[in-house]
Amino acid sequence: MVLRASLEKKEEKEKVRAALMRAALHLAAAHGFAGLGLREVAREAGIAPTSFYRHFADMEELGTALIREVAGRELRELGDRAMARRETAVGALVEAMLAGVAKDPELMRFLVAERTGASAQFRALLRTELTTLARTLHAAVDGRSPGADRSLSAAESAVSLLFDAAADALDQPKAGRAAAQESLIWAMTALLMAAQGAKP
Amino acid sequence: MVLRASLEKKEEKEKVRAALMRAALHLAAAHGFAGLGLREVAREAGIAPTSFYRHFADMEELGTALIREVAGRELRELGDRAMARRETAVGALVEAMLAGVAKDPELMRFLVAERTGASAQFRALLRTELTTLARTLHAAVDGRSPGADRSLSAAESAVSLLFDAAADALDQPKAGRAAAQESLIWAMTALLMAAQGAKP
DNA sequence: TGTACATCAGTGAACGCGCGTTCACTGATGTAC
DNA sequence: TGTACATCAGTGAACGCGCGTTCACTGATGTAC
Repeated sequence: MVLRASLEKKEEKEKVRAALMRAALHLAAAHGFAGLGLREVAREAGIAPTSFYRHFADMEELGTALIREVAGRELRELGDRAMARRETAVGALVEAMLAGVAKDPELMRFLVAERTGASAQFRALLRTELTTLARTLHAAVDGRSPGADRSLSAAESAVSLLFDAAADALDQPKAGRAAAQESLIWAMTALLMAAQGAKP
Repeated sequence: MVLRASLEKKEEKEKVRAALMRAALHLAAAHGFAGLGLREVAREAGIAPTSFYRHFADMEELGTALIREVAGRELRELGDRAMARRETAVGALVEAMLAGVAKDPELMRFLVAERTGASAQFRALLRTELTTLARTLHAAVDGRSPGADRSLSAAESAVSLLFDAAADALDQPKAGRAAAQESLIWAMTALLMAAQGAKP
């Protein structure tokens, strides 16, 4: 019996799988993920429609993989950036977010769209990821009182503002983003500071 | 030459048109607006597929009408509620919003989805509407200094939080919404107050 | 080392289906005079 | 008032098209011994 496929073979398959996910992100930026067809994605990835099934059972499974793998990694990186500069965590997070928008707009479009999109499953998966990010921000900004309810809900609101700002940035020419960035940092900081001031 | 159709005939047509828009909202709540088909919507509205063209050139035109007419009316009402209780404008706005979620979840789902959805045109139309709402909130909360930049951008952030909260509410059982409502009012108020405090 | 067998990603043909759109028509209603 | 004509929402038939999915097959690669 064959117990393990060769490493090389596995890597080849992984490349095609990644190409499918990237193709889906690319096309979703134009028509939205819900409007994508399996054949359309396979075509963009350069494989036959029937080969799609070697990687995913259907488009929903591909979307789930996109959130768990691609989006999950990106969001964890965002949290790491904030934690790495605890004294300026908000600024670091905002910078990392806007850098992400510039570097991979297709992924960011997918994220902000599916966060409030048509698929309840995608919404639930993304909510989990964003809650994690909010907790990280909360810890970075205020590690000393981990149980403060208001402070955590303020961090969640701050993350909401972060994603709405990303959505705005995606629709704006790069030139106009500087003022928005300053406003965003101000608003997120104001929320987090007010929550600390409101502590018992 | 016929200059005006009779009032009765016009009203009949208006009813079918409204039925088409309502059918689209109903179906979009499940599959998303981008996933809707013209035949599907016509079927739900109880007319033949070809009759659709008597009212809209295509689905995009129907979506535009939904935003301009149905959503526009709802958002203007939200602003009116806030203006009517200027001393508690934020609370009034939040209450009106959550009442809207309970009364017409299909419309609210459409709003929060298309605000960051796949159609650039829908996003642009909704951004205009939300900017208007932010200006109304700004005027209600702080009519005395109409030129304060920070105060206006704080109002815009507050409106962002309002819509994100609506999106959350749509995915929550009604029972769990009370705590979220309190947090939302706190966060919006904190933003608006901080902006006033930060004024030169 | 050689040989027989197992695995599995990729494929092309084929299917039935629902889609968007066109077209010419119907019939109710309104207008002209 | 009666009659001839115009308007227009609604319709069913028909079209070509791309879709998701199944199936049996290929061929490269790995494994057993």
